[in-house]
Amino acid sequence: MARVIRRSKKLQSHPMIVRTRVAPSPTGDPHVGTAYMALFSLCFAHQSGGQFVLRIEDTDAERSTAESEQSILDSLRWLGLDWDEGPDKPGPHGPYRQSERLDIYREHVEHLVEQGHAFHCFCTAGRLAEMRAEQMKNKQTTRYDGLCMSLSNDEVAQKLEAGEEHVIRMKVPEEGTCLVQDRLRGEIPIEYSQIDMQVLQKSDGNPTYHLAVVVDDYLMEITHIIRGEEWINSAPKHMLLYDYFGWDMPELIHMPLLRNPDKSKLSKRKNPTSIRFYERMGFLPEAVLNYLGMLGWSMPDGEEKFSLESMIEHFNIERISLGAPVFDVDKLKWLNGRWLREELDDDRFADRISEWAYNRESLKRIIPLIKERVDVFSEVSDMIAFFASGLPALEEVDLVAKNQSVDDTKKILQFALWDMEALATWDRDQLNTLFENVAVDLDLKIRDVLAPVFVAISGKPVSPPLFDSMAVLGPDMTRARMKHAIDVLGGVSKKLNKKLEKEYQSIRRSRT
RNA sequence: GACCCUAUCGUCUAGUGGUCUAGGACACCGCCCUUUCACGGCGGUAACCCGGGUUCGAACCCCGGUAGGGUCGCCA
Repeated sequence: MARVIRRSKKLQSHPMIVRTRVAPSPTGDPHVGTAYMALFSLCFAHQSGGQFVLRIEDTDAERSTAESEQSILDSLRWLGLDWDEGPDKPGPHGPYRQSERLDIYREHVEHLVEQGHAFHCFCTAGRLAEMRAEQMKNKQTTRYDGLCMSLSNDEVAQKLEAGEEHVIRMKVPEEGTCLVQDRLRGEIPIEYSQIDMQVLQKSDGNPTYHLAVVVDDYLMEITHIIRGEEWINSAPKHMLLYDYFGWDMPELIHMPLLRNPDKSKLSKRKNPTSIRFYERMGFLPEAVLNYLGMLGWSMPDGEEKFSLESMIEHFNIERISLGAPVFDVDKLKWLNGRWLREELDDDRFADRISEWAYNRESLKRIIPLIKERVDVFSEVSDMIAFFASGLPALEEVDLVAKNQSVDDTKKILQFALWDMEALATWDRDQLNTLFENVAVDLDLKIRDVLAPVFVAISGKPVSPPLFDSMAVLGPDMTRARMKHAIDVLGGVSKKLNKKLEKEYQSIRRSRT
């Protein structure tokens, strides 16, 4: 073990080539925030001839999926953010998927335990919850109290022998101040008393993010960590680990966080966050990337329209502004319009719109749904328009049936939407089952459940077969339209959301 | 609540002590172009969070307040 660490340390002493990374967790839709970090990481590395690495952080075995990983890869590539090394692009520092590096983490954790920098902890979740509640009550920082640190070696050996469930935690100094160096913010002092004895290895033997990120960034020779502001508070943990291992700390660059129009951290409840949604809406990848580039950063000459290539050329990290920007879809639309008008002649426009949706392949998915409803071709356009549209123009009266209230309708749509978010396979049969379940859950006839959904999806009370249509539209656009319909009905307030969520959870529990 | 970050038009931003009666862009409003709409052109409304310092001089530096955000998980 010690040998592994020493050898790696030598590698670092070579002349410095800038290496940055983006490290998404494959637990959901590809997020624009991931693309944002990837963009800045790529620009910074490539400007100086360095390398940009993609690493998959799938240490959460519960939530990580192969589909999500693929979707993230596809979306970043769609945007034109390609990487020099990654799970599908072997390099000298692979593998680039953390689930394939578990032995490495185990060795490193073991090393920390041997050196006395980490310890086994046998505390139960219940005890920890109690402890936190108590600390909360006393207005203290919630933090592990160090109980298991006092266990003797024999006691630990005995418990391990007995197969007791345990985690491994890092030790943190009792007092003192950690000075976090941030390239954009300067020195940030954080008291060690504020820092928790972070779990490094979970009871399933997998490392936590904090351990894996440090080990991997080091072994992959990452020189600059560009990440969101949300990580500032955990920087001391990482610095401590670098210190325990005897490694040099990479430079930290914390970017501002993208925000919803209400200024909270960008979230799918309030704003479309999936890159695929923007793709499905017909935004050009160049424009989306350009837009992300103008959030928190500007060209030296003030030009707002610029390509990735040009951004790399003119990139200057000092030009990043620290106020967290609001993701403004209106401005993105305007920018996309400029790209469309200024960069695409008629030929290229035709090419791009065919690539997007107007092609034989998409048409062939739709034809089976409309053929028997059509007598002459001239009827086709109206019938299929909604497949290529964005969000339909809706009114409350269109959505709410006579025998139902606005809140009932909201509930139907919201429950279905939550089910959709949890849906593993997106096809007509699964969707069919989904709505049957919603009808049972809410004690309604399926036709009553479906009525507002027809309108939400197609903009009209009638449409080609609903579930097939949803299958063609895909999860991103379907969910966006459901969400849009809910918003047209006045949206779900925080309070209502809480109430509905409670009801939904209890129904879900009884369902399984 | 504790800790951390941030603070220029509604929004994205320029501005790094004097050239700022604060510039550009989106959105909004008006006018022009136009059979309509859009595009385009022209014009308009609109901001340095507050209070103290430092300085001959502060949007820019320092301190305090306020506000917003983030973090406090065997998620990342």
